[in-house]
Amino acid sequence: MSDGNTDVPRHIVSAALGPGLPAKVPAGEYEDCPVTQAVQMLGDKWTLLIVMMLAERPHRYNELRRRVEGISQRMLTRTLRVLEEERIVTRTVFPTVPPGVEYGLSERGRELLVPLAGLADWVIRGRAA
Amino acid sequence: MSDGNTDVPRHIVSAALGPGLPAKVPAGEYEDCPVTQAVQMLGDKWTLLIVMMLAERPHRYNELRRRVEGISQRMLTRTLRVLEEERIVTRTVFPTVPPGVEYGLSERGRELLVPLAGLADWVIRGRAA
DNA sequence: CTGTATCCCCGAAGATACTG
DNA sequence: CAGTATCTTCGGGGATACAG
Repeated sequence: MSDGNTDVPRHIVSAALGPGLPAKVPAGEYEDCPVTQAVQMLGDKWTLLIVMMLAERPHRYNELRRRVEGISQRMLTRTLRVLEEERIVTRTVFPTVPPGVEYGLSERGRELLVPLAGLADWVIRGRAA
Repeated sequence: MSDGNTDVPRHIVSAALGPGLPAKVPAGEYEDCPVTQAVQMLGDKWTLLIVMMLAERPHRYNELRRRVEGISQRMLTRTLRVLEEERIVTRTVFPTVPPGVEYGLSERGRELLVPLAGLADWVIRGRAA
């Protein structure tokens, strides 16, 4: 691993990297684990797909809406907001009229593609059975 | 990536590795993407925690039940069954009386820890803000 | 000890209508 | 165009009882 255990408390990741989990895992502590939060964010219904589309190129709001078949306006907005809060996507407003909004991957978002590709690799290797 | 695009159809991963997604993503095709399925499996309420516990050492059924605070019998069994079907965990029955069952990570399961550690690394780097 | 079977609840996600 | 507001629906997950 790049730089040994930073101060990530007693989180899930510790089992993969270091000493381990407590004898009894309090529900709250587990839910606070940032790795848990990451996979749960990526594991919801639309997040990964949207990240991958933005990995291709930036998209306008309605462009995403048309391309992601079946997503509701509500969920598209909500998903983008979460990704924005996590600093994975950037939101750029063009002060035209009517206004245009472009979503794209941030640097942190592009870095996310690396572990994601690692996961994809694991999936592909697993297909051999 | 290790060996170029295998025959993974037009799946999500393609955006990270190669040419890209269709102009309009049919909902069904997206749900069939194995990477999507992987993150969605890991992103449910208990899976990651259980994988991490089994990464430490094998556990008996009730041992897990006690250690994973708040999990219901139903969900523990269900989670383990899915992981077993995915060949991530192994299930070993000891024909004692009463019977004992031990769960552990398979080879494929241990390989999963690598991309997971990569994800953890990304999370840790992201804390710098 | 290691489960399966039922029933129930609540929150995530969809549908629809409206707005700057 | 890019959203917000409200209502509804659906299924993931909890509780409980029972079984091999």
